[in-house]
Amino acid sequence: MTTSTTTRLLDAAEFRMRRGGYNAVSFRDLASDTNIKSSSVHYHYPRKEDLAVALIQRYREQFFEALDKNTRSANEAESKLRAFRLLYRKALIKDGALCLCGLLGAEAAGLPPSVRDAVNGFFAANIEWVSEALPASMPMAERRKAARRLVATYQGGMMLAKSMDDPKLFDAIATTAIEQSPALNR
Amino acid sequence: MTTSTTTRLLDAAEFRMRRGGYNAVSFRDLASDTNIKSSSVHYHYPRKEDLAVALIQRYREQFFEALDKNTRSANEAESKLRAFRLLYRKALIKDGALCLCGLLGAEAAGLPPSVRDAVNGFFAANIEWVSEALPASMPMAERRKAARRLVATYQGGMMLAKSMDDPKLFDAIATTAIEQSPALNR
DNA sequence: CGCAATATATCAGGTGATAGATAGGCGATT
DNA sequence: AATCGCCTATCTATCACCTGATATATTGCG
Repeated sequence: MTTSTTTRLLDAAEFRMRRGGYNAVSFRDLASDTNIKSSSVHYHYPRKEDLAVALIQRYREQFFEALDKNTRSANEAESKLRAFRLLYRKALIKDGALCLCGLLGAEAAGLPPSVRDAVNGFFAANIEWVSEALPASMPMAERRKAARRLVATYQGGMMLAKSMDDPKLFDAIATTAIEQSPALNR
Repeated sequence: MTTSTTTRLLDAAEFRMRRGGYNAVSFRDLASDTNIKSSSVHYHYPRKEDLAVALIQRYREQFFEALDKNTRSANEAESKLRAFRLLYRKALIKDGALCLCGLLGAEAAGLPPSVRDAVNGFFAANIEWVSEALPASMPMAERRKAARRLVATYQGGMMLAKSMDDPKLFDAIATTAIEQSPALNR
């Protein structure tokens, strides 16, 4: 089976952007990655921000598809949160790169508004998901607060682990974080 | 009093780099910021990575000078950690930008090794400082773990708050984080 | 003088983006 | 069945501009 050009373009863009950020991706790089010419890349994504927005959209969809799949049979908050942590872990360890939105979020001030919005949509959905996963016995305000803190810790943990080139650092940080989520210490 | 050219260069570079990252700073931008020519910038910092390393060094020194100053009369772990949190907060709120090393750490994979090393030195010093600030009654291994998690949470919290354009988000995340530092719940 | 700091001028290469040509497939018309 | 027009996807060629970096000249001060 052959992979569509847009898929190969997004694959190449994701690989590069999750390592170097928005400016580390050029139309010429993507063209040579996919064996077409840079003008053909513009045919599929006229402007660079179009490409970035499409990439973030796909990233978000794939993230939540995997998350839903891995929590289909999960009832307890603890197993849902574990699936969430393992998905972040996989992004770091298996892909060997940061979360796309973690990197773009750091660069947010210099990004086109449409890209920034897409990144923030990912974060909002993350926080929303974790809030829902926390036990209903916990007040909603408290759940949102814990959710925000969890996402912040995981994003910061990925950044630290990748920057310091020590994947175990993420586990040390993230595993502790989940144990200390107030809802789970009943 | 006049400010030295290198100081003005580092000021301009810090402003730009803390918003857009490494690639968002160009010699020509810095030249026009400081009313000199780009070749004169090269006189002070021959290569871009020289400039970045010097900038990170200064950032680190100023950070720990301020930290020492603000904890000179602090004995309790709680007040030391509060000073640490408030310094991160100031970097975000007053400067209106991310931590220089938080941004560069995210871009680490695409940076020159010397710059990456300088960034990691900042993180290592951060973790070390927090480890020392935590109560001696706590085992060192546990202190290091809590310190890593705290730094990760603050870095991630800054990124989330700045990206989502909601400074209060950092307070919500960071205040909760410090309250949950295991050592302080005695 | 001699040195530190600036300037002029230029280089090779990369950047996002656009205009216009070409090829091939596919359905509709003849 | 053959042809035509259209559409998708690619190509070639080029634009103006920005990038880090260098060689060389000039300035001004102690």
